[in-house]
Amino acid sequence: MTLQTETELKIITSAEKLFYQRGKAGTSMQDIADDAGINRTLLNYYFRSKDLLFEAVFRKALGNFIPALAAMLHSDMPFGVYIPNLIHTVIDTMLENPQIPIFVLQELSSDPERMPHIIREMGIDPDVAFRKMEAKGGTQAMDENEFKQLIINLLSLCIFPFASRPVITEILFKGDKNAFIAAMKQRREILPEMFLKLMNQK
Amino acid sequence: MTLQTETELKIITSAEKLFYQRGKAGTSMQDIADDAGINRTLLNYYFRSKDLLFEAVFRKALGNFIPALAAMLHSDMPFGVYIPNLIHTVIDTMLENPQIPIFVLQELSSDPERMPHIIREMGIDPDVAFRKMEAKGGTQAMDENEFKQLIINLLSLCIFPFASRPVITEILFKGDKNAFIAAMKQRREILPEMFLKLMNQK
DNA sequence: GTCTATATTGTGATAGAC
DNA sequence: GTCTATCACAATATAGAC
Repeated sequence: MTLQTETELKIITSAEKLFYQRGKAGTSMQDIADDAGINRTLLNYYFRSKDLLFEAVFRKALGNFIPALAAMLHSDMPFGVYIPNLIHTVIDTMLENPQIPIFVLQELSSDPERMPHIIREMGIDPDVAFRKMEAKGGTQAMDENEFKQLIINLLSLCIFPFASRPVITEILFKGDKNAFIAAMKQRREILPEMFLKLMNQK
Repeated sequence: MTLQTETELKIITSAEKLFYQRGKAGTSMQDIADDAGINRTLLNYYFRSKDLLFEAVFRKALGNFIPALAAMLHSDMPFGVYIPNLIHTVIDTMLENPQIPIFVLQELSSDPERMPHIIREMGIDPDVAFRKMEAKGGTQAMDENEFKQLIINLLSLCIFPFASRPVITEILFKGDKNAFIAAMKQRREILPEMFLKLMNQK
């Protein structure tokens, strides 16, 4: 990233806030300018087009959890260590920006062709990941299907609560947002052990 | 629902397809008319406004999984029976319409104020749910927090794989959509037992 | 770098002919 | 019920003054 002027920063901040909440199509350049308290044409001056501004926000959002995912898949650390670490990392990230999962998933759903490019750019290699897993033989021998279901379980348990935050907060916590956050912090501590048990029981 | 003419049905079908994929803001009335192969003004004739058309689609989508959720929370059946049943129901619903979770969650994120109304209309009562749970004492005694984390786990494990379908398909299955579906069908059979073990291990 | 003015296209919605 | 014509307005984007 290059150095950013103050105005540029204000734009990105407002753009993130609004794109995260309402998506690309649901946010106008005027909305962003108003939120940032600047003239609308400045957005074009700094980012040339809405597409490019969105791209900047989208990539920054991806950067928040694709690296963690890649790290998990390619890691050399033993299970018992890196899975708890990963869970903590992911949940901490989500606590800071709970809106990212829905945002990213919705935008990918609108434009599914992007996914292959993204994977390639982010440098994730599922084959490498599986070989690491085999090499370590974390628990008992584990076949490819089991491994994949396990990854799916891990991501689901960490990310979905945040993606479904509005529903969970309302149904389970009667709309109390702080109760939701408290539950997620508790979850951060409970999940690692729970997940390891899940792996070992087979 | 009242009787629907053929045109009305074509509209709803196209509207669902496009709203599910691109969201409300990302879909224009023209898009829907084109997809349905009819004149744009007919949408206004049948549904009066975009808001009302969207509302029809949104409520139908909600109707697909809120009842299952309510059934789980209020059920009198013993755990060992209704949890596997619920998992099968939810996953079967998701297999038919994998786009619904992101769609609903994104639209709720754009307009968070809707959630309380929806809960009320759908007649879900978390207190009743918890009392049922206590009464059955499914396994060991379980406090309120544990119960809530359990519900979160259940929903996460069933729904998130579909919400993150584009990512999962690409990373774990190299873009092979059939492999993804096969994995979800396998998941349908594996999850109940896995989940019950998870509950009992405490 | 920041503003005003303007060009161009798209959007939701309705009136009125058939 | 379906079409054409038309409305008012919002959107992105750029040219050009300061």
